[in-house]
Amino acid sequence: MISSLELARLCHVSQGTVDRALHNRAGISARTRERILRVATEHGYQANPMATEMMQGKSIIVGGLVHNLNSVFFMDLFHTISQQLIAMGLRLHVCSYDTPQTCEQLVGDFAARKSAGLILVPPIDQPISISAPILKSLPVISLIHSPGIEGLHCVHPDEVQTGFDATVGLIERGHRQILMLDYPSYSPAILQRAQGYEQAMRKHCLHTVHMVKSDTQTLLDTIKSNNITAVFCHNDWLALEAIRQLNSQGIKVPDDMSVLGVDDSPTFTSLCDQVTTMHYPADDIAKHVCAIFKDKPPKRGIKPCTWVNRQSVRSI
Amino acid sequence: MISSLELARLCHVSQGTVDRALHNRAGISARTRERILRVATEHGYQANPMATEMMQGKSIIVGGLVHNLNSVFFMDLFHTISQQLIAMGLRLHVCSYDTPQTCEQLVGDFAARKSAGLILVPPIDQPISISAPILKSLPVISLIHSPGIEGLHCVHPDEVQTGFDATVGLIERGHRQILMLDYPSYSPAILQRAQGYEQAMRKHCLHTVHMVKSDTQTLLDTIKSNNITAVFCHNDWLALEAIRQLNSQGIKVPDDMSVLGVDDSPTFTSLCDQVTTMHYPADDIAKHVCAIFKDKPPKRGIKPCTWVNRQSVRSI
DNA sequence: TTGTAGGCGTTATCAG
DNA sequence: CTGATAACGCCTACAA
Repeated sequence: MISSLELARLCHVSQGTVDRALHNRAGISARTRERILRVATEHGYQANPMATEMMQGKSIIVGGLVHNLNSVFFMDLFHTISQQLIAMGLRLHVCSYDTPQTCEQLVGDFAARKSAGLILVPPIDQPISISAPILKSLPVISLIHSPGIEGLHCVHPDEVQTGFDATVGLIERGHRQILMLDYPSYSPAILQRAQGYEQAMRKHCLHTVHMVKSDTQTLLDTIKSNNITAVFCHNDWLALEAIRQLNSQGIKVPDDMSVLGVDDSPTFTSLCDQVTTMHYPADDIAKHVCAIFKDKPPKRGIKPCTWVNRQSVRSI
Repeated sequence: MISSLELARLCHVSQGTVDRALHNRAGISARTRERILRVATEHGYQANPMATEMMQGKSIIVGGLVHNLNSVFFMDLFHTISQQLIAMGLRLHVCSYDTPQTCEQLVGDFAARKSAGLILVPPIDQPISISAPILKSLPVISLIHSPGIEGLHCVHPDEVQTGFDATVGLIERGHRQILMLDYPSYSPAILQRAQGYEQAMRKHCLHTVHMVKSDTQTLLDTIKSNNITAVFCHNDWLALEAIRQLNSQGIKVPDDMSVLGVDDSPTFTSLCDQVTTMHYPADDIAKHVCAIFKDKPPKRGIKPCTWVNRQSVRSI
């Protein structure tokens, strides 16, 4: 943990010469360079990135902000993004927050550090505000639909289409009584998927049945009184929970009931690879995020979620 | 995103005076202070923490390193730790890694930035090496048992005891044929819980049956051929998976089979609050981690995991 | 009460 | 080829 100045003194040269050696720059004799590099590795020299970043007025750190309870799905997404950012020489540092206030504070913190950018999963139910100077000074990206903030880049698939395509997929497989199951929240992503479901059902002149996560009995009652044959769940976790609830009452999936989720994230599939789902285009999202950091406006929209056949939906 | 020097110029004073105003230090007239503070807020001035940190040779950032697939449980733990670190004026920045090499590189990166410390979830199956100078220059903590690295602080409950207590809990509830279900891995945490299970079973002269996560049929075969009445799972996710597998074959939990997990992390219980489990002492772990950062060696060990009654285990 | 100087570790530029 | 100097933004110490 030696500094470049100390390294220079150890080699009886100036800091400038050390710099030339370390960065393979011209204007230094091979002999001097080798000597310096040898001493550098001997002492395990590593440049302090903070000093470099302060010089250049720009950090290579990208802040990732996520609400603690949202972390399951988004950590996978963050990991995919992180990989691609590393390839660009950037580093993703993820912080979790409790309240919108904490979130805003962390945004300010990263901005003050002259971060390369920010990737947010904003709080649901309660919007945050980001000051105009911050939005101007670094790219700020939201991974979910966040209307009302000028200059915020939103990177996510068309969630209305996700709901629509999912529902159409079930209809094409012969289902007519389809239940939509999601969470009690005003999160845009949730509302929009439900909207897509309703559009698809209406287009096929079918009756919509909508409910939020609930106890086993409520689920059963809703299913029975509507002759439901398929449940479209907001995400895979909810689908798994529904499957568990159904199974606990002797209803087999997919024999007696089809269940469809959304996400297909690696962590979930590593825990359970049985749920038929709409694959969330994480790679494409990462690409778009990187494009924004490269200041190259993406030429096309985000790919839609796509149907993945597993074992929890059957055709009837 | 104005600097303190620019702020000084705007107020027609020196940087020193600005500093006195911002830090409520003595030696400044109330009038000047107010004027400076007004201009500061007008321009949304925020000190660049990097500059401060470089001055002091110490950053307030604590690095959190976790393997991408481990993230589900550890993100909750990181969040708890993060809360307490914030109370100490520190910030936890979590990075995910793929390979041990990436992990080591990130360790070097945080060390070069003069981080306040590092909290690792090291790779399983393959140990990493951390250079002695790094271990000397900042506190490095592992959240799982990581033998063989001198100077590394390991902060986790006694996992042998976890396995032991879990098994004894099942035995006390009348179970005799108990299956241990975990993952195919040499991770110390996994091995130690299995060890505790075996110790408890031997102590009660019971026959041990051990299997790793597998397909439904294999699970069923193992259960039938050993007259199993309870399954002790390495964690709640695995417990949920087992419950799903059992339910899908008409075996009801806990009526026909008891299932016990470990973790009781908020994210899991928010998705499913039915699994009887061994509560992982996240708060106590966070306390010990903070004690290390305060350089106050913790006076006692980590609290053990404790039984939490839910709905997946019954007495027979 | 206020201004000035120096240093943290790096890099870019200019002079030798 | 190499050394000296300034700059990034902040803070402490000392001088006026």
